[in-house]
Amino acid sequence: MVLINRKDLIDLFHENGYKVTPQRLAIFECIMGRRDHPSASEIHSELKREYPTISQATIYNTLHILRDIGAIQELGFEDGKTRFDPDTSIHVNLVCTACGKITDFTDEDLVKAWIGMVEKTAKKTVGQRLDLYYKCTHCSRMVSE
Amino acid sequence: MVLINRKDLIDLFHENGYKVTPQRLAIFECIMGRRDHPSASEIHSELKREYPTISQATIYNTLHILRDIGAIQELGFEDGKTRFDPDTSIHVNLVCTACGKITDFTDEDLVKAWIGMVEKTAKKTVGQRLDLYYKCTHCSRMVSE
DNA sequence: CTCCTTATTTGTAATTATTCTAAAGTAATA
DNA sequence: TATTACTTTAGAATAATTACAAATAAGGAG
Repeated sequence: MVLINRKDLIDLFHENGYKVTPQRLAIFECIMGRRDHPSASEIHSELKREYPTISQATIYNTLHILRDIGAIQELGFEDGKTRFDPDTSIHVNLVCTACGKITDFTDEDLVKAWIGMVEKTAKKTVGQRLDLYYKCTHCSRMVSE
Repeated sequence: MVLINRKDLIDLFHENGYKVTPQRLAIFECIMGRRDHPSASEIHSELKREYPTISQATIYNTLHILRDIGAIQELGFEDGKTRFDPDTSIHVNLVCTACGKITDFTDEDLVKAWIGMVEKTAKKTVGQRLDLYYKCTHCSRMVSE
């Protein structure tokens, strides 16, 4: 699990020539604070309480910057929504195909095999995404009832 | 590499209570025929030559059915587009982050580690997605020039 | 083979996530 | 503190996907 703290984030912004604004910090801390890989609109809804005038454009702009500087991982889904994960390390996203709940999972053997595979491809990696799709116990119950 | 042939697909449709139509077969064969994980609109454009009146709704409807019966894998991306892979086995999608080109890659050790990881999670898997993001040689050249 | 029922296709409108734009605001530097 | 460029904002524009109702066709019964 690789999670960036506030100070490192501020440094990252400066290193990359971006200014530090309260909105940018709040957006990152929103993603860090919740463990559920929120979408842009979920982040917007949550932050409107603290910043009533925060706009969608700021949310999207900041999310793209955070992705570009490697502070978060962006996960596009088939429902058209994109969700954001503050853990940029090699890990598995356990995704319930019914309710959409996402849980992170790390497995050392898999990480080793992944790194080995990357070496075999001889590619300069800029990121990865490992999803496991399943039905969570709650959603399995729903169907069988 | 798990690729379904035409006869198996027809059986799959019948087993799942779906009718077999020329459009459905053509859409599947379009995805099978090209090796580039096309998007819905790319499939639509290609098939309009053979079926000038084919509608977007049919494309989307069929793609969702193909996904539901396990004939294809659906890959949502951050740019809002969804692309379709006729290989539903455990394999890596090598994705160029600049031009979007996708190449499939299979690594036996990684497959073993993945299966082991799935057992550890004790989840009933319904699918998976393994993406490796990189810049292809062509796009790397573009940047350095 | 023909008819009938029902699923499917079609064309278009509606929806929704994301991007664009230009004016107003603010972080960072001197 | 003043300046300047970057950032935020609000709202319009864009583009992928979905919804809908009428027309069409697959597949089973006779």
